[in-house]
Amino acid sequence: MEHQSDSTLTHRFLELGGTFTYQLDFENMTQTNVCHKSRKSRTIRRTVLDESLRAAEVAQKAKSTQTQKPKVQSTGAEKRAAASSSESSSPTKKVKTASAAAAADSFDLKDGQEMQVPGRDYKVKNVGGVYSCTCPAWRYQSKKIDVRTCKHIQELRGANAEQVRMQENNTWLTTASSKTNSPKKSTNKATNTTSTNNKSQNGGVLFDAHHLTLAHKWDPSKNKNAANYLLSEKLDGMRALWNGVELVSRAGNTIDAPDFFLAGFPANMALDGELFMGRGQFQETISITRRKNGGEHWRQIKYVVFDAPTALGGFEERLRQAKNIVDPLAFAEILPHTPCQNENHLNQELERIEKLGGEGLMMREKGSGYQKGRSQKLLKVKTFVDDEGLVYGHQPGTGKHTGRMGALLCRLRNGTEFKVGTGFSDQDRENPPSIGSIVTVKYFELTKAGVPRFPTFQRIRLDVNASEFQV
DNA sequence: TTCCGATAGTGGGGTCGCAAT
DNA sequence: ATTGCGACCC
DNA sequence: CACTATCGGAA
Repeated sequence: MEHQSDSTLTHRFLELGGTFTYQLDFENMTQTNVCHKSRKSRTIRRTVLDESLRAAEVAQKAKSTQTQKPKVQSTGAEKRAAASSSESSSPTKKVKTASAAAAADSFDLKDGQEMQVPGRDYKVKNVGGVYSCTCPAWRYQSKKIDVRTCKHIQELRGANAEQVRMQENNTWLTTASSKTNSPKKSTNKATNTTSTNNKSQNGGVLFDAHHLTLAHKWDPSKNKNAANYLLSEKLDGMRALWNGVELVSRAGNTIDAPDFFLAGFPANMALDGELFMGRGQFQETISITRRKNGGEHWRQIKYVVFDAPTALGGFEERLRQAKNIVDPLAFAEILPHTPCQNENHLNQELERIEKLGGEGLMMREKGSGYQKGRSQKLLKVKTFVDDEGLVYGHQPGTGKHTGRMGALLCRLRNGTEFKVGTGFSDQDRENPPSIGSIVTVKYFELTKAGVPRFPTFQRIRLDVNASEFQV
């Protein structure tokens, strides 16, 4: 980084109502905007300052020369262009820096790219750094897909690169990945996109967020015995894993909780739970927990723990161990569970929770061991509502839905506009409900703005008159 | 033979943070 | 200061 | 978050 110390530059822009000026500070990487009308100013942090702006006040257009980190180059502006052409530079993700480097000496597939194996009827594919092959040798390995390889992938990427990849994808449970430098716990930042952390550099990290338990839906028609489960309230907040070092989201991103909130959190036990403010306060919860610096707002949040992924034993035993650790903590508690007697009891409890404004119930199979991924050992029960929408437009689809309908533009009876983009078969999308027709839509609840949350298409409704709907 | 489970890839509302306007 | 957009939360 | 399409293995 060659620094220049004539570090500010003033630009002037004209807008409809007036003028404002901004100053770029290349040393502190900040931009200060000054509004001439209100004479107020605001300084914001910048991650990238375009050097071409420094030159003069000519450039309204130049901005494509970001040269910050060598590897990553998509700047969001050109990412859109790349997205439409369906390949070219890596769309998002930019995971796996080490394996990318290791593979640099041989040919590699871009994210999403697929390739025919020369001379064989197999195809090798890269999806987000996970390589697969259609050959039997790859397919019949009884391992997770991200730690499988085969001779075709090795021929393509090089045996060495494959070995590195296997090792990386396993490091969270083996001991040291013998990388190089120190992990530097909470300064991980990951300011750009997704979960690149703690695979190749886990300092004290006990558990990876990608291995969290996920729930299926409770389906009464499947004839399962409700009495095999423990019931708990489904909390509408933000899922959070305590990995021994920090709180991370389901996608593995750091959650920026203040120190006072995390005081006493254990270094030797991973915890799984929900950041929760109270019933009906999902949006407020997200607002605080997703902030870079929520500060004192976090005093309204509780970490409600419902599992301990690294503890040994069945569910009740794991929760018992977690209780010993969590009880003394100021901002954490254990989620209560009660044995389910039968299906009647389940429905009764669901109704009770819903009357209180709760989201629904979770059902945990008694005595179940920890299981990563979706599993029938954990079920969710929620009640949805049906309503009608007047179709006033079609939104075109993208990707595999290019050329057909992507979402319906609808209005509720009170005129609230919303979109429905799921629940359609591919066939439905080819010939979608016409404009002016009325459709039945299922959704969970209305948001604070009165808009359906989780809307899904059910069917076309013929016996309702459009005159019921406001413009 | 049918069914189940795991993946990949569409889509929604809402929030923050960033960068350009 | 306002706006639009991408990346994530559900 | 909800959902569809697909495929291999279980039932």
